Amino acid sequence: MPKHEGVSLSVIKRLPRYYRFLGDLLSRDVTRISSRELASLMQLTASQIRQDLNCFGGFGQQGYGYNVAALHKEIGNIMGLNKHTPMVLIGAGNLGRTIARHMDFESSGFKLVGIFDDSPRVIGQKVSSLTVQDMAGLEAFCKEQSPRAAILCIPKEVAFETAQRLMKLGVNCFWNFSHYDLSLDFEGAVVENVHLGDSLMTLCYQINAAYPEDE
Amino acid sequence: MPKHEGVSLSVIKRLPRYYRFLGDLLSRDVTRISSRELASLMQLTASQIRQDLNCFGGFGQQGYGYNVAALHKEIGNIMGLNKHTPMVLIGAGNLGRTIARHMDFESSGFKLVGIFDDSPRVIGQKVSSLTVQDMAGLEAFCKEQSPRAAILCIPKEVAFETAQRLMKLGVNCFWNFSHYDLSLDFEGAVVENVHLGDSLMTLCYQINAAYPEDE
DNA sequence: TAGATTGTTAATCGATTAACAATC
DNA sequence: TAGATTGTTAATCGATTAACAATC
Repeated sequence: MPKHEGVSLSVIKRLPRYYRFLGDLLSRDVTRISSRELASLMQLTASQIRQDLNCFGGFGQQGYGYNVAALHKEIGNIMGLNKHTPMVLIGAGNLGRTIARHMDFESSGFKLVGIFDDSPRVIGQKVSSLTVQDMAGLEAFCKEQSPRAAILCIPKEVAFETAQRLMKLGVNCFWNFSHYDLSLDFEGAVVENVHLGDSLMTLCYQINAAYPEDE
Repeated sequence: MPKHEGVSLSVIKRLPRYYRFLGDLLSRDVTRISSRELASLMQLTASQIRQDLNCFGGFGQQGYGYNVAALHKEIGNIMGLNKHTPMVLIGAGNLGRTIARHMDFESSGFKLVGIFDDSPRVIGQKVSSLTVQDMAGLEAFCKEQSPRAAILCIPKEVAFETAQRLMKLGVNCFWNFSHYDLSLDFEGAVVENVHLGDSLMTLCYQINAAYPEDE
């Protein structure tokens, strides 16, 4: 693999979107595409696409463009989607169970290997081929299975301590749905925050900005 | 309200986070805070905070800083969280039902007034005080209740046509969870996309970037 | 070869940071 | 008044866009 060091966050955040669009083209049997065509499809500039891709390597061919299948695969490799990083879900409430059922972990570089909660109401329930386990058994489980990543679907009040407990067990990559900015406290952790509440408020702002009249 | 026109998207995206941090401070009975203190808390620069806030007005006081309660309320007003824009949920599968139950619409500027699906398996089910209705009744419902916004928890294949159908009914603000970039096709619509799959892939990338050794 | 389109360098634009005068 | 901290202007930095030589 070529060097990916120091690629800017804005480029990284665009990778999944490139991957999605290329996947779509692929399923519609498009074999080649130029940066100009892809740009018009994705509402970007051709320059930006070429700049972005060249952070990782020269995947195109002058006078031809890009091979859709090859580029799709390359971007998948760059993101590491072919891996299966073992991942646990902490918190099997409504949101946790839905995430477990809804996401395609296998094609996103992960494998969901365990689900934990501390409420007797959900412990023992089956969620997408896994059984919800008692949080008390987390240490033993991690010793055996060595998960590297965790999904946090827990209240913000316990997010910090839970993350700390997981870090001690060698789990330092977090997909954080709790209403809490995990990244701030954890030097050395890899954190992706999903703040659904923030997203809804952003929508609210934009509606008001677009239609200020109706007070 | 003062002028918000032309505020950059990066500033807007930070507003909910400011609101969250100020809410936290408020709940811990902090009455005043300087841009420097808030900056260290949020891991921003004091300059950025003052710049951001001054897009909307001068909420601080020289030599004193900002009143936490007042600023919290101001930002809430700027985002329009005190409104109750009527909103419908389209798609009452796992994800849709969870979103309906999980989000605090009332304190985010919305009111969930209807839930729709086309599958007999979920029509008639109760979800958080609402009953899932048949998509066939969408037109009649919109005529009566005039929702302005919709949550789309539907497969990407039907996202476009569903959004189009809603636009015809006067619903042109979308909180889109479908695996599809709605914004691209709809001039005049207000769209906030939530791409959970993209987020998971971004985490995958960052894990690989941080720990490239373990192939 | 001629045409097309990339990879890459240079120019522009916008967002972040620094500085400081205004003022509470 | 003196000290602190804002609001705001100027400087810097980074990301996007434009341009073009390289090359398939």
